[in-house]
Amino acid sequence: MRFSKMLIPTLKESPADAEVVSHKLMLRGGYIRKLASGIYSYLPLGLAAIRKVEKIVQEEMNLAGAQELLLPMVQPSDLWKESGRWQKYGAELLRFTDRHDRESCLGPTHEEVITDLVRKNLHSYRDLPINLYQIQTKFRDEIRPRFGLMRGREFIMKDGYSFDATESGAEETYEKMNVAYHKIFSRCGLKFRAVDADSGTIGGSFSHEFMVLADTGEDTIVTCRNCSYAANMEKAQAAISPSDNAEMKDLEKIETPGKRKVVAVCDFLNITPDKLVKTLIYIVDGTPVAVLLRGDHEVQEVKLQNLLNADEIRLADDKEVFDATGVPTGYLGPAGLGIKKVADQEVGQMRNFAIGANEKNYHMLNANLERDFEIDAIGDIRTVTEQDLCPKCAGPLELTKGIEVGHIFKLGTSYSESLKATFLDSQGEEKYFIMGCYGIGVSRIVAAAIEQNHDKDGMIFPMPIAPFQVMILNLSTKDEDITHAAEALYQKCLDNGIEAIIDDRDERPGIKFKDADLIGIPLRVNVGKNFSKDGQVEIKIRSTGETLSFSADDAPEKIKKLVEEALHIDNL
RNA sequence: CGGGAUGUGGCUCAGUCUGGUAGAGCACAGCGUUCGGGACGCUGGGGUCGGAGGUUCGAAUCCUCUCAUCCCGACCA
Repeated sequence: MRFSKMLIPTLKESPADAEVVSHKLMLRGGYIRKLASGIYSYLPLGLAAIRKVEKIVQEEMNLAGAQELLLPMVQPSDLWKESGRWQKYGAELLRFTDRHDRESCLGPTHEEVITDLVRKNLHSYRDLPINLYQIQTKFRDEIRPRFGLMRGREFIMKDGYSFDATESGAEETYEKMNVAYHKIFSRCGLKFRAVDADSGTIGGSFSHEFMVLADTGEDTIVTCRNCSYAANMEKAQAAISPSDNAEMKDLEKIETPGKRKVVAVCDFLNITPDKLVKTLIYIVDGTPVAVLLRGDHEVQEVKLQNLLNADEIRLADDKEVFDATGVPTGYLGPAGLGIKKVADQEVGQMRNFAIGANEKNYHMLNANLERDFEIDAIGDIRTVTEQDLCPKCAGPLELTKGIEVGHIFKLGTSYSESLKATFLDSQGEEKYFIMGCYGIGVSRIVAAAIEQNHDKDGMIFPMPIAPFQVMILNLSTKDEDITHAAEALYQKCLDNGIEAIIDDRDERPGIKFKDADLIGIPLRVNVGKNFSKDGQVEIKIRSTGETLSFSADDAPEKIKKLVEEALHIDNL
């Protein structure tokens, strides 16, 4: 392609509404333009990068036995009502009615449509397993879109769905996708971790998120510095503390005037927060539940929700607490509290701890589980911190920020049951399809790659997903020899199957250098005054800044070699 | 949805407090000089200040409503 003919509107300054680096650089480099909040146009360069990612995704998915199709974006409400998600999904689902007053929505995901397709067309175990995917624009009416392509309302996603006849088959399919995903993100040149993710009420470890490591990520992931343990914050566990075997002392009521917060109470009682159990009240599907935690721990609401098998939980406000317990917040304790109680497993390890006395201005010392109060459920319901130890090897844990670019999930039969999607097994028995779903944020990958690869001058694309592999700069369009050499080199590259763009604009060299750095094409070739002097051109490697000189004749071969090397390195 | 902020040529921003009919840099067009890290000079085109209403002799500036965008939080396949 010719720069002079291509729509590449670069900017010297970042538009004021861009916050993160990928957003700024994609706007400045002429990759994208915003149309409305969370809705972007992909310009030629942006689309070229997206197409590269799509191609890698398609190759690996096909290799893993999946087949591509394309499902409708506009979907009738009937299907969503049948699955129950017309109610459940909430405002993120953009709904509208057509001219015949039929309710419809824009597809945020396609479990309903694919399940409908399969239930209508596949009826036998002989047809299984089958794995279908599409690459398509999705629309989710996010409450708060932000950071450009990182969280748009409209975005490009690869979503795949598998249907198996048996549990073991479904697990095999899941593992195939796991392998394919590792290859896809590696091939995209991304540094990433696959982490255990919350799999909701289904349970088991059949959900993994693929997180690109970057400070601007919106998710937190927990990794072990020693072993391979890695998990999403909502799922991450910590090694459990050894149980305290101290002898139980006598329960003692003590006045703690005005001391409500954990820190204040502990200071007053001269104990550390890990010797206190705090009592929080949650409203769980409409009923108050007491949640017990060690003083220095915090609730992980997703874990709590899973433990209680609840649809909706939220922290109660002061009034709801008083209505439920008759005690003002700050003095709540489990002993004698007449509502359902759940405790974090760490509470079970403690002895002789402090609790609220359920009376204003009083706490209790030397409380003990079972002797002084009973609980209805116990489990891991707290948030892991960097002070905790790895649940697998007891090594030190690290919290890092990540961008979720992929998520694989073993769905089981939840959708096939709600949509009554069945097949006949070899015994002639009617069975529900066992499903899995597998998503990749294609447009988000491009943003994540830039978050991970940039410098003060601009983007630094990994070779496999760069819009072009090499950019040739004609540094003097007025000089016939230089122009001739640059054009010849460009043509030679194209002939050799190298994806090349030539900057043939009638601009000064400085502008071309700046734009080239900004746009981030991995290889750049300068054809300018050194060519006039001694027939040399320079190949500059964007990532390292290294510059190599070659005669114009040798350059194409060298470029080809560099491109292939870069593709291979990134293939590991 | 709660909190905060911003809307002035294509972009970045000044002017708003202390009303007097709009400015800079970049970008754009023409000419000339330049030409290896976003050149310089001259000339020129382009905005009625997010929108509506109001106060006033007079509103970018004051008031009311409204729309949009961004940030923090809550929420989130």
